[in-house]
Amino acid sequence: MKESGEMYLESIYVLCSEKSSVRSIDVAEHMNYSKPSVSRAVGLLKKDGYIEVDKDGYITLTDAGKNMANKIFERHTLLTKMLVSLGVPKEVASEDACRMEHVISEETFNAMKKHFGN
Amino acid sequence: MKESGEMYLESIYVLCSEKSSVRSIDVAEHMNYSKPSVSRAVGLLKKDGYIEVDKDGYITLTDAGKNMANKIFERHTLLTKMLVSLGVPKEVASEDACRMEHVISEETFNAMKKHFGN
DNA sequence: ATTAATAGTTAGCTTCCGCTAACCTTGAAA
DNA sequence: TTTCAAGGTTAGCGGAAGCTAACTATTAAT
Repeated sequence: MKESGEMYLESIYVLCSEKSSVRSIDVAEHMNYSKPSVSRAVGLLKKDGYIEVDKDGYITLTDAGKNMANKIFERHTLLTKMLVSLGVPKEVASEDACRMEHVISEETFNAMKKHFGN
Repeated sequence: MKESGEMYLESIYVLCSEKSSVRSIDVAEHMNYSKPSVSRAVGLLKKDGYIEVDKDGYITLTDAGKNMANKIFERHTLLTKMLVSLGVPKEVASEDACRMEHVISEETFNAMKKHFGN
């Protein structure tokens, strides 16, 4: 799973928790990407078994997709929390977390959880 | 300055502090990259005014290069320190720091410095 | 003087991941 | 019924950054 794939997956995850149905167009608007970019990415996520797309274009996460998205989102949440608790403004913290979430190891994640997690 | 450029610059910086002279070949060995990859990267860093390369291929950092490299190295050091102080093994901490150092904002860096810096 | 190793460059391939332009379907509105 | 908007796909461009193969140039050894 590449960083860009993780971003798409996370977006789908967030959109799924916000609205009852999610299509490529929603992802495109959410990420501010073009339809073709999303079309390709969605095709890859589907090919790799992270999402399913029905005949009307509605996207759902598979179990693998949920696991992965959850993992990324957890990282995002924890990183944001950590940065905020260090005094970084929420907005900036979230942006930084968004970039950091893809590059930290399991070990670092666990260590952060121990100190800043619930 | 792209992430890959930062990596090359940081390597040059580290090598400069370790040995009296630095050439492309040293960078290639240090980063485990091919000579052509380094050749191109060095050309770009030179074009952008971060390094100078003399007729024998010896590389030196310009003031701009030193500033930039220093900034990145400071981030690396601080991030490693922070992670280690959270209980991450030094080796892993350094690897993670190496990826995080390119994506954190000034604000996050300063906040971390306040809590984990000297 | 010839040979061989070292360092660097050139050409060109590959993958990733954005983009635009243009096209196909489908369903609702005029 | 024709028309048009919405959603999605296809084709193909462009830049970044890695690679190999093969060349050049310089230096050192036989």
